Amino acid sequence: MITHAMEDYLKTVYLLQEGQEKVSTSAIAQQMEVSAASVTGMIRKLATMGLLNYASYQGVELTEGGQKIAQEIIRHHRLLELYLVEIMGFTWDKVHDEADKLEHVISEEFEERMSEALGHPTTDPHGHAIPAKDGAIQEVAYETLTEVDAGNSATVQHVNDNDPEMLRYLDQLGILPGTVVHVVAKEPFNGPLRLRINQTEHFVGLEVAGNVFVSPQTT
Amino acid sequence: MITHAMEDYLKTVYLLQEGQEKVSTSAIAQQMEVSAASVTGMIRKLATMGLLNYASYQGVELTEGGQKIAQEIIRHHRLLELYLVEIMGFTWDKVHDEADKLEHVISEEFEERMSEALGHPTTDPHGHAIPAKDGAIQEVAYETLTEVDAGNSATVQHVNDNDPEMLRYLDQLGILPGTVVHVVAKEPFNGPLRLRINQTEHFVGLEVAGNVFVSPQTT
DNA sequence: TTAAAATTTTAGGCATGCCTAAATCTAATT
DNA sequence: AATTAGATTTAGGCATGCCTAAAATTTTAA
Repeated sequence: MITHAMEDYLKTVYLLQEGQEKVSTSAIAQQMEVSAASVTGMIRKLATMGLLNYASYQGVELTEGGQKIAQEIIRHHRLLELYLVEIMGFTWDKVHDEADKLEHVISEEFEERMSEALGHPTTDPHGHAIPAKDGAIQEVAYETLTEVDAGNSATVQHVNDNDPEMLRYLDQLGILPGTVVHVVAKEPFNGPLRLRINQTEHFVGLEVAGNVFVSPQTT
Repeated sequence: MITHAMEDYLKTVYLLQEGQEKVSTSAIAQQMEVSAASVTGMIRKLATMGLLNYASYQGVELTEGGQKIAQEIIRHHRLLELYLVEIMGFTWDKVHDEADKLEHVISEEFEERMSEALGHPTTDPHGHAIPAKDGAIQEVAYETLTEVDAGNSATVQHVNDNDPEMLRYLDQLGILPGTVVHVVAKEPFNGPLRLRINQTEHFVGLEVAGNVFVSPQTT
């Protein structure tokens, strides 16, 4: 029996796994805001269930079975986010928390009807890929805005979705998936970035810029 | 802190309370499919929280606070059922289980947006009244089809919503809220009812008829 | 290379919400 | 009024999922 908590762990490991192959106990603990001890306990249970591979002190890696469940939950989450925005009229800063609760509870039929209503979409409102019903995500590891050199432009691919206040701020600035951002300059000593977005200049701090993922300008 | 389990108990007590004033431990246990001992335990907790009044062996009665929570959950449930049918295209036999899970999880905003999308409706697909955002339900205690005398007609008001198979059967027969049913005859020895529905005659057993709630013909 | 720092695991505890079995109370019958 | 059947509560237990504190292991750095 897969519980909601287990689903949350699998999802978290899956998302942390992007790029790296092994995920540490503390990384999971930090992401989920639980103690490391709790993570160890749950990891051991998931390992005996065959959903992830685990050797003491060595970190964790999902098995195929674990990945499948994680993908399913992530598909739920991202379809929900898009459905809430597109069909129900939520603003994009509110949908993450709502989807976090609903993702564990909806049926396959609910999932399917959302997907249909949305025309079987492939990206959520924050620019994240929606896994296909069976397939994996081919989430590309984009660079963040902080890594773009002054004088260059970049296209926003996705933004971190779990801080509503930051999302409202980004919305104000016009930083949405697809937006082209020109980095005019970078102030020294970890100072703000000077950006031109839709003909307007803004100064944006590094914390925000580090949560905006971009690719070299595509348009 | 109100847990999902507590919400389920409050909802159950509220619905059982219609008509009677005191609800017994065993009635709750039967309805929720848990042991009577479990009900006692939860009842005591809810009593200390001030959500219901309770004296040992004497049954249970919701306080105003308890009623308010129950109404909120029932409002969620019935709005969800209608939303699933009207907006998402579910069939009416599938929505009860889905709503049972979602009702504990959706936000106030989700509730409000559903209500808006549906034009602030007052009845769910099975004919049950949807409580207003603050107000109570004025659920009338209708009689069942088994109580209608042969030769009389009645209008279906609502049907029991928690048995999907029965709902599919009722759908086949054309027994929906609003349908006019004529009781042609009642076979003896607890035999089936002979009904005329939309010019067609059907023989329907007492178990089904006992779950169809009607009022004297209104059209 | 060895000691200190950081990470991870183990041990013991707690709340929730369910269970069964046994004890207790209420109500009905005689 | 006593017996008895039925309903209810108490007692003890179990799984889940979290916690803190202490012990063990790994990593880092002197």
